[in-house]
Amino acid sequence: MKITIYDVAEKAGVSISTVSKVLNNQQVGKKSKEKVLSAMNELKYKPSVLASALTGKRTSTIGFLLPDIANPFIAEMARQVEDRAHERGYNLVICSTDFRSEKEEHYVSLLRQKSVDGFIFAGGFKNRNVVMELLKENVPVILLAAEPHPNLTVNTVTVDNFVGGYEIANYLISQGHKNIAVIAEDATSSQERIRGYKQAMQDHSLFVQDEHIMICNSSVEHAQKLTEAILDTPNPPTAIIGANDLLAIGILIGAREKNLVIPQDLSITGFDNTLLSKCCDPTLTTVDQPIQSMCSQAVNILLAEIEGKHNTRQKILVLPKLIIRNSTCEVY
Amino acid sequence: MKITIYDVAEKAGVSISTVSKVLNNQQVGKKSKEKVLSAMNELKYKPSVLASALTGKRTSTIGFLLPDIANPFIAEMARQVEDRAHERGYNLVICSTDFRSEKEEHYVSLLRQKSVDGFIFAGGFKNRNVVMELLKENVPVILLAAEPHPNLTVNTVTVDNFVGGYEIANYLISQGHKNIAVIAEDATSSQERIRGYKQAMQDHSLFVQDEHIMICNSSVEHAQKLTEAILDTPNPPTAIIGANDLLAIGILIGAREKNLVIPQDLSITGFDNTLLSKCCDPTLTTVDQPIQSMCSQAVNILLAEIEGKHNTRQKILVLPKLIIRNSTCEVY
DNA sequence: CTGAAAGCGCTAACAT
DNA sequence: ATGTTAGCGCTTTCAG
Repeated sequence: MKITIYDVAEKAGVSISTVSKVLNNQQVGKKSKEKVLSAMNELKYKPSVLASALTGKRTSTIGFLLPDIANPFIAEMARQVEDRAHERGYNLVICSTDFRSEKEEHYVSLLRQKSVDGFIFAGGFKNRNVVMELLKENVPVILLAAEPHPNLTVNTVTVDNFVGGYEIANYLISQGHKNIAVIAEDATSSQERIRGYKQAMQDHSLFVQDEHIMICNSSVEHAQKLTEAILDTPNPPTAIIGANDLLAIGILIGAREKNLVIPQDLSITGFDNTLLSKCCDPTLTTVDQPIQSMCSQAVNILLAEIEGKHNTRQKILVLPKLIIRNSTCEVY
Repeated sequence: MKITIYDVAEKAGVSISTVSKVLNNQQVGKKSKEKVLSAMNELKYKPSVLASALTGKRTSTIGFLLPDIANPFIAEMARQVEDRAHERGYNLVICSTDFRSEKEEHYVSLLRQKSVDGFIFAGGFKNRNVVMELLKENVPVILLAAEPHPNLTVNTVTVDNFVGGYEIANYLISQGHKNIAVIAEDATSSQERIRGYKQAMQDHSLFVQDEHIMICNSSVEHAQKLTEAILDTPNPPTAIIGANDLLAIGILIGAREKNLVIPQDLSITGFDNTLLSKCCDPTLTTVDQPIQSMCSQAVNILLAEIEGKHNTRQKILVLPKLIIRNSTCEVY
């Protein structure tokens, strides 16, 4: 029932290899080409990607590994990447890994069996070994908004998280805050953000209390819990930095639970400039990542490698932008 | 390079068909099986899904069409569906269609060339023809949180949008509102929600003004614009129903722009009970869709059809739940 | 410029 | 229980 290249060939009165040639637009006589084309139309022929991939062609699908597609920042990236990839004829198969090593490994293995053409790791990952393995076997890979582990020579597009962390802390300090806490995920990009924060504190001779750097899973609830806990401390911070907008929302809710008025009683900042940061009240001071440009560059680099043009690996670091909104103010 | 079934066969000292048999665990002698298994391990053999699919097996990947993966409600569903599918060994390739007929058609055609095993249309779609076509050719399909067009006999799992619309309007009416507007997308599920709203109005002998039912694209900005416009009207509503949380956020922002205090000056409701509705301030009165149960049922039904068990089509209608929060109050 | 034929990695009769 | 062989639908030498 499925109609194949043979049907087209027969109808057009040529051989299958001629059909194949027009499919891949190689040299074919004008007449033959026309006959083939119209046969294809009449039969509504659609070539099988499976068969063509089996002979060494691409599948035109790429594996998109991310911590959690339900995370708004990730989802926004997914949309951008999807659109850019689709413009070039590629589809995305998404896999949420929850930062779990086994999941990453499992998904990569599965997708390789399905012969995806390459991988994008977006928003962070845990298992550097799977990446190294991929690299070793020359499978195209790129990290997007995910900090490359230092000794991993892999294509990367990321915002400068260190600068982002620095700027947001610096801003808070300029507003008179001296006692600033951080709530962050256990992810490499958060680590960079924290490093930036520490640097800023140090540059202003401020003391960083270790208990004020809290590691949190990715849930709003956990951030809220941690916030309530630290607010009950004898010497609570006057500002809390959330390592992403989602966590900042958790902080917001926690603070509200403690009857604090934001930002008067507590300044709160996020990171990523997601929809969330614009919708909550007060709107969040946060750090913008230029998602569009990052995603389009990532897709370009990956596809260039897949399509065999060019091949020099690169790390692209884009600059973040501080977005000041209403969740922060001068300390009283 | 790539190691195949031949390599395994050779190493194990058996024929490829024996290897194939253990792969698909069919009857194989205990000894042979062991030899094959250990050969596979040593060689780190991974069967090619392409090749196996080419001979008529499944690809174990399913097409997931949705309006926009960046939409929080959709993204939450995507996560659930992904997890349920993955438990059964399936992957998802996502395609954002923006409710565009051509995109739906194009993606479906592309994915069929890639031999996906079935399709999920989540959160709405436009082009009923592509669905009908799929149905006609016996491709497994299911609609998830997408209203089936009346004469489309397709598997469906959806919340009862009519009831949802009715309940939220009814609640508003019980709070004394008589002048209630609606901002909705041009999607079938919104139409059902609107129908519910109209029914509630009618049941209370309230007049529905046509200008108070506004069609909006899916953006926060557009909802905001429409809100500001209607608020400038001579006889503005005392409550506005957003057909989903995203639109409700737009309404919220628009109202705030007009210096209204929510909910005292204007009650606002959403739909979907997304993260957004819990994070904004005031928190949104909305309607909960039992996403988890919907998604797991949808996956079950689709995979049952794919795997050829059973085959009776069904429409599952789950009940929505009104969630009363702080964006609504009695009319003054 | 066009066609015949081998082969991609695997499955499924059919033999043995 | 195991092996042989003919495809699945397409690409790609290699002849003609």
